[in-house]
Amino acid sequence: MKKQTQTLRDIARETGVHVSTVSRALNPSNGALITDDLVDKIKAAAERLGYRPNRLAAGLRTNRTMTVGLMIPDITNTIFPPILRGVESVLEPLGYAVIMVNTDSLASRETLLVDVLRERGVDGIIHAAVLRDDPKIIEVARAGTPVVTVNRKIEAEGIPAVVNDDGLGVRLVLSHLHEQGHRRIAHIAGPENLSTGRFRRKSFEDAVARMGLPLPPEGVIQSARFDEAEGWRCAEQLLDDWNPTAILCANDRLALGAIQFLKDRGIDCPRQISVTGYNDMPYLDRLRPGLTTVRIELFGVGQESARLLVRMMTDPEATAPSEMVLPVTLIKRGSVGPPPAD
Amino acid sequence: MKKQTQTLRDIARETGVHVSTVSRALNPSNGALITDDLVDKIKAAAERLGYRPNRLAAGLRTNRTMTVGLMIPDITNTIFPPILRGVESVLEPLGYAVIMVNTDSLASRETLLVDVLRERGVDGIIHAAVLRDDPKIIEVARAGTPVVTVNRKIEAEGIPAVVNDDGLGVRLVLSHLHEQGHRRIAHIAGPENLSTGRFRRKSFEDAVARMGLPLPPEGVIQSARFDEAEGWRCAEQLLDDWNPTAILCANDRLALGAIQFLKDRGIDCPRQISVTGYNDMPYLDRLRPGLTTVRIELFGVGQESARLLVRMMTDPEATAPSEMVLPVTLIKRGSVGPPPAD
DNA sequence: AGAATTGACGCAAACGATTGCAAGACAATC
DNA sequence: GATTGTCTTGCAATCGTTTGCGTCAATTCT
Repeated sequence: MKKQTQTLRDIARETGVHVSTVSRALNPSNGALITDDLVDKIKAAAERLGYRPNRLAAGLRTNRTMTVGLMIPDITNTIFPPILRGVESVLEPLGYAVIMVNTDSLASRETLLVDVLRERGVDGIIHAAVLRDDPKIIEVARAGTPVVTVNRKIEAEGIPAVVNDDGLGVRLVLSHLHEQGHRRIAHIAGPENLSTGRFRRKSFEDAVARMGLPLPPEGVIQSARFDEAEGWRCAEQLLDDWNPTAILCANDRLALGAIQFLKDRGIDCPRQISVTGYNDMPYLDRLRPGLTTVRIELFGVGQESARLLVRMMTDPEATAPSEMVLPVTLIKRGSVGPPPAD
Repeated sequence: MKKQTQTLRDIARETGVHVSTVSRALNPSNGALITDDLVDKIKAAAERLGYRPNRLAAGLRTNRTMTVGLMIPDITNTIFPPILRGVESVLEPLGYAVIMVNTDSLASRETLLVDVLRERGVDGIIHAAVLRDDPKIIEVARAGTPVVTVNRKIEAEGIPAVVNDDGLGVRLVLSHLHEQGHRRIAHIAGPENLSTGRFRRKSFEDAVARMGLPLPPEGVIQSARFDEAEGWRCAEQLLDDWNPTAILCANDRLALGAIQFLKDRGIDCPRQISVTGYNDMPYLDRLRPGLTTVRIELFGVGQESARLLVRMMTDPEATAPSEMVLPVTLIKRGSVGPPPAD
């Protein structure tokens, strides 16, 4: 039976040269000169034996494993798979593999998982987690591991960030609602400990103020999680305390919950109250009413963050842009209409 | 500035013992006896220095990296994230990390990615790819790497499989349609080169025959991909050639496409034609009509396959069950009704 | 033609952990 | 008191690659 895996030594024996020569012949990048026909001979032998380099051994020696870590809150959340594919689409052709971990937005898991990645010697980390304060990742970045964050910026730490233009997204929705005639616009905000929740809320409040719209404290409800149940609960509380004609939700799932609440109460959306989401999850167009929302660049975010990381990994001296913001687009569907005549 | 990473040697120097002693103190599992207070002292030093083992080095020596590979067609497909979480839920507490790769159901990528995984020394592979003939994975399994497949069995190769009971699922749908009074039931089959497509088709044809229902050749349309566009196309072809009262689709996306076609043609579902899906994708209950479908155990499939793999990795001699089939449940929603009186 | 330069390859030391074996300390046995 | 045995720890090889340096032959220069 064939040996489990072939090594450089096997090729060396086969071709009658030293293993270092084989190594150099197979990696022209290290600048060593090996005669062309010897290179051919060695490559042929490698091919014939089915040689596959042992990256553990190489990584041990070089401190580069051609592996990167990707930290996300939860792959089950529909926005993350496209990001992952985007990351993979640039990393894989370059020979990198990615180890993905789900943090569930828990600080404890986050610190744990950072170690899981570092023990495996990842060359860099793409950090798509959304926790506002993440102790460990900053430490890792300081220690020299390339890190790029997506969808959140870590304040004043020099960690590059790839983000969608949330400020613009919120303004687009708001203008759309305003054009339709809405004046009392409420907000169901995302969890306070998540950067997206926080930032969209601030964008909303700023924009509303600038537009001169009324916004009593009851006009913004804080959700505890980005899910439908919370959307339902927040919508209920909102209508108990105020009488908005439109609800701008911090993400699609909250919006779905809110719409469900309206339906359960017999309130027509959009005829009586308009609702908007954020993210443009798949299949939203098939719902009734279709959800007006903001489409964010997911695949693109993944790609850009990976490109940035590659730059940092291959040239540690290069100064990476500290922030990269990607465009968003408003998607108009049925959940927004003019407010009731009243 | 602190050194990048601490090694066994650093702890050894710190505590005045040999590195082998440190290694043994930190891994009680290898059976060596070290005095308790020395162990405490070493552990304290390790803690103090923030020691993290270098799994590359350990893996090089032991041939175990505590890393497993997960091969799936496309994480963007909603059925895979829950599987991944299931896998992770059992693997991560045991100290394993998972490298995930997307094959896009391409044989070429599959062989490529198997190598990506093996170069990194994965201890085992969970193969959730659905290609019917996969040359490379069999070779890998033969070479001694533990492999378990999910959602497909590789015939007569001794590779354990974790599957959902597709036969049962198809029969459940069929009985439901039959009870509602349907007799002319058509099938939009999944791609022929994917095992799920193939198997569900066979299950459908067998069950229909056993129930004594009519099934002309035009009653089964072969799709080329598991997507909405194909569902639309196949539905069109189906209605051109036959006049079924119900369409059983091989998965939800095909069903969504089919329903869309009916809608575009002004044909009412379910009043004129009933449609069923398979998989129970998220948010299907929010559509109009809600899609009657089969719910399969995704998280459970992930868990079971991971458990199986762990058994194989830790005890290579143990004979693993060759097949593990998980239950499915019929989910009744609005897309099925009695056939028109006609 | 002899010296200096270059080119092509071999040698051996790393990288950090694991582990069979040897060795020393100490207690128990005859 | 010498011998045997048990416990604990040290020694050194090993996993597969990479890479600085040395060496030898072939080439070029004076």
